[in-house]
Order: sequence, then structure tokens, then C-alpha cells
Amino acid sequence: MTASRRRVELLELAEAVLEREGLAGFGVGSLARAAGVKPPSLYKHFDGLPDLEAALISRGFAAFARDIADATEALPADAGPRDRVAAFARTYRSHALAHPQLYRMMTGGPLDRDRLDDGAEGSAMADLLALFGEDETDYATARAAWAWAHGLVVLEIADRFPPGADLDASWDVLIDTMTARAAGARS
Amino acid sequence: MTASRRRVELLELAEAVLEREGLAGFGVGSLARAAGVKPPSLYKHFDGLPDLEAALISRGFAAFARDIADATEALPADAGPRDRVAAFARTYRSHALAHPQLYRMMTGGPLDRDRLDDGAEGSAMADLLALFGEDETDYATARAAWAWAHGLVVLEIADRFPPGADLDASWDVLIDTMTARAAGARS
DNA sequence: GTCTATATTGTGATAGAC
DNA sequence: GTCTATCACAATATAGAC
Repeated sequence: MTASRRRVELLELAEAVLEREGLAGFGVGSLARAAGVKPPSLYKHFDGLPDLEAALISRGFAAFARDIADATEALPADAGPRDRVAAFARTYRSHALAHPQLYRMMTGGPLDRDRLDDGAEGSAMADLLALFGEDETDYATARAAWAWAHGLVVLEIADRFPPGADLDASWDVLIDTMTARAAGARS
Repeated sequence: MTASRRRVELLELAEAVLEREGLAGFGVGSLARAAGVKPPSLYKHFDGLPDLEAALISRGFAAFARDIADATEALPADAGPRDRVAAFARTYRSHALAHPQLYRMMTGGPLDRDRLDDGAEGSAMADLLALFGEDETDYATARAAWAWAHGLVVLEIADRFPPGADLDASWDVLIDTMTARAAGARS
């Protein structure tokens, strides 16, 4: 499917609809309603719901990677492991919570990697690998760190923590703990 | 709703249906189909879908707590922090992966705590608190550890790790790392 | 405890005219 | 690029008979 101007326009609208209606309420019908158009019209711009979702997920990866890269570049040149881990963790959390329904769409099921833009998944994970080492053996650490951030984020989005839980404090546990695991950890 | 014999029978069937059809495909209709009964009949035994789900979640908490408690009790009396953390982590993972759809139902959205059996949520978390300390200030660590295990489990259930990822190695990172955080950690 | 009948609402998708 | 018309389903739930 070509990335026509109209398609991009609809994708931007779709992001807003997704966050407003929630992942369960999102679909061809809700997007058509928001666009002031009948559902069949959308099939001229998307191959169907899976194509629409893949396009949103690809855009989501790009936006995520941009946010993380910006936060990394904003660090002072002499930033230590703790600052770098903290910057990653805080940016991960705030970006995910700013787009919770898209985040759920991106992480709630298997990736349809054939439909995604090339490099979309990889670019979002690049800074994580830079933090914990690019060696084959360090991947397990990077994936463990990712899963930790994901667990905290997804439980917060689902409102599954006990009422009154101090989530900032739990994120500090992650930051403190993973600092010692960061590549070239010293401070 | 009373816990009649028929209701318990239907709940046992519902667990099997849930795992077979998946969370998205589970509902009054699929349970009725499996029971060889028409959907309206089920409304004599359940107040509706939310009541049915709450009953499944309550049972899920009880089964989870039983598994964790069994693993804890099976430890030798002189078990150190690492053994205790490892036992918790491995039991958490294997129990969740044995009932992946029920696990998603239990953790994917806010708990309807009014509908749950008393103490259901608390009993499942008791051993986690015992591991990291019962002090108010230790709760953040216990919740962080829970979120970490949850993140690893939920990404594995969703088949969201890159193909070929060594998940055992990532769980070892969790165990190694959280051992130092366990209450009275020494080894 | 189960049934029929019904209400209400929803979904994704296609053919073909304009 | 949008439309009407239509298909083929699916869902939760209630009333009232048996």
C-alpha cells in the first residue's frame, strides 16, 4: 500500500482515535466514524485491519526511538552509567504512558515483522543494547532490562498495582539495580 | 451468587475453554457451546460475564498462591536468599506459562476487587513480601520484583521476544540481581 | 436447570456504481 | 475517493415458558 497523503492523514487520526477509544474499541468502524466516512472507503487506503495496525506500530517504533535518542543525546558527555540508565528508564516510562493504547498494540502480541517498516523494531532497541553491551552474551541482560521496564509500564497502564503504590520508588529500584549492570559500570 | 455444585463444574470447564480458545475468544457463548447448553442457561449460574471472570480470577489467585507456597515449603531449612529467589522466580514463570490465558485475564486490567474472594489477591503476594521484607519501605522492592517477573512472563506469553532469544538467561539475570535485594541477603 | 425467542449492538469485509 | 447494499458473522443479555 502506497503512503499517499490521505493515508498519512488517516494514520494520524487513527492514533488519536486509538488513544481515545482504547485498544478494544479501535477498528475500521471507529476510524471511519472519526473520519466522517463510511467503513468501505478506508479499504482504498488500507489493505484491512492488520495493515492499518502494522502501519501504526511502525510509526510507534519510530516515535519511541526518536524520544529515547533525544534523551540520550541530551546527556552531558561525562554522564555515568546511573545517569544513562535513569535517562533511558524515565524516557521509556513517560513515552509509553503518553501513548498507552499504542504501546499496548505494539507489545501485546507477536510482531507481524513482514508488515513492519524495515528497521522499525531494531531502532527502538538500539539504545538499550548500547547501555548493556552489544556482545551476544549481553543480549540476555538487555532483554531482561527491557522486560523489567515493560512490566512496570504495562502494570501501570492496566491500573493493576494496589491503590496507593509508590511507583516512582519501584522505578528507582530498577534504576539503582541496573546501573551496576550497565556496560562499563563504575558509578 | 451461590457456589453450587453446578457452578463449580462450569468454572472448571471455563478454565479449559479459556485456555483453548484464548482470552479474546472466551465468553458466555463459548462456555455455553462447550457445556452443550444454550447461553441463556448460564445466567442462572452466573450474574453475567464480569461475575464469571471474577470467579475465574479468584480461583486463579488461589492456585497461584498454592504453587508458590508449595515451592517455598519444599526448600531446605537452611536455604539462602539465592535459592529462595530462584524458587520464586521459576515457580512464577512455570505456573503462569501453564495457564497463560488465565494469567492474562488476572493481570491485563484493573482488578474488580469487590467481586473477588476475600484475601485472594493478598495470598498470592504474601510470599513475595516475605522475600523482600514486610516493611512499608520494602514494598517498592517487592513490587519492582513482581513487575520484573511479570514483564518477562507477559512478553513470553505474547511471543514478543525476538526469535531465538535465550529467555532462561534473562531469568538468570533477574535471579542473580534480585538475590542481593532479598531480605537478609548474604549469599 | 434449560429452553425458545428476541433485543441490541457490534465486527471486518467485498462488489460495484458514481 | 466515497458511496450504497450486502454478507457473514459475533457478542451480552432478558423475558417467560417448561
